[in-house]
Amino acid sequence: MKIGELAHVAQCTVETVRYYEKEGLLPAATRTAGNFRQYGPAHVERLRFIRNCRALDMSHGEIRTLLSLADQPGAGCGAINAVFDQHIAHVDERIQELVQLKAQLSSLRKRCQAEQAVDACGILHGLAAMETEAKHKRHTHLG
Amino acid sequence: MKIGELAHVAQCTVETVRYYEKEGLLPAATRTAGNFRQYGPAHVERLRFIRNCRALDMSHGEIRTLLSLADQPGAGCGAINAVFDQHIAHVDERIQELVQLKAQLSSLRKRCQAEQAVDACGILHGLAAMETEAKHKRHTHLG
DNA sequence: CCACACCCTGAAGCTACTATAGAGTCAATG
DNA sequence: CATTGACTCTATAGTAGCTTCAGGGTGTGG
Ligand SMILES: [Zn+2]
Ligand SMILES: [Zn+2]
Ligand SMILES: [Zn+2]
Ligand SMILES: [Zn+2]
Repeated sequence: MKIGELAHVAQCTVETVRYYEKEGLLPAATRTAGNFRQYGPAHVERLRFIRNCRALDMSHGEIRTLLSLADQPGAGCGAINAVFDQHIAHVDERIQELVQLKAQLSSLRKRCQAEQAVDACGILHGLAAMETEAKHKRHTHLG
Repeated sequence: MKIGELAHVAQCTVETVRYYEKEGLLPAATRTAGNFRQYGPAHVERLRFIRNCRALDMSHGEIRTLLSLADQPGAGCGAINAVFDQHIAHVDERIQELVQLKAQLSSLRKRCQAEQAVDACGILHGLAAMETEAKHKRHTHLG
């Protein structure tokens, strides 16, 4: 199959497929006489795997690790489980951050119940009066 | 004050300050004879405002809008409240997404309770068997 | 033979910074 | 007065995960 069909079955764009090849996530395809990429079932499987991981917001690094672990079928799956657990922790951490953020936002929001002049807007005043704090380093790849 | 001091009081780096100037979030400073940027209290206030907004994960677009609205002190603050509400919605939406994601991840995680051979790892099989779905457009700027 | 759908490469754009390199400024010290 | 060291300047490239574009080539139906 050609790249368009592969992209279609994996629900992504041809540009994404080419990008994954360049990044080394997807092995390079063989080429036809006209220099078109030619894919088989193994590519479909791998690309679908990658897209599924991406749908779970895993990073390319995490996916790369999973793929290379999966390519050693004899080994134990402990490392796989570990990567997975770490990623769950990433999601968890980001949820915590966002919940905190939402609380902060909601409390600010209460400061302006009815529309008024900009000068008097409690939200604006609240934003100006906030304690400016140093950016804390992000431990996860989830923005 | 010079850029280093400004960065210090606003808890960010000098590179970030210069970046904000280039992006038009922070107005250009006057320069000393030696071409150093020279800042006053208005810059401090504005930069702190920007950093506080960023601490709430607002996008530069949102901040730009807030700043330009704040620069019309006579007008009503309805538009400000609206931007704010939209951003709260962004956070909310992302939280929902991540909570769903976590549920999916947890259910996958259950498929491999004890370490075993990679071939048999339920997580790997689960990832391969997932319904590959088209990427849904993100309505928020929160990754 | 031509239109049209598909494919190719390489480079730039997106967000919000961060990190260099290489050079200039300035206050304090010897 | 010369030098050191902390600070500043510009310009450029890198980060993640793509998307978009420009400028071509390939292949099929009429
Ligand atoms: Zn992760
Ligand atoms: Zn208001
Ligand atoms: Zn927002
Ligand atoms: Zn396992």
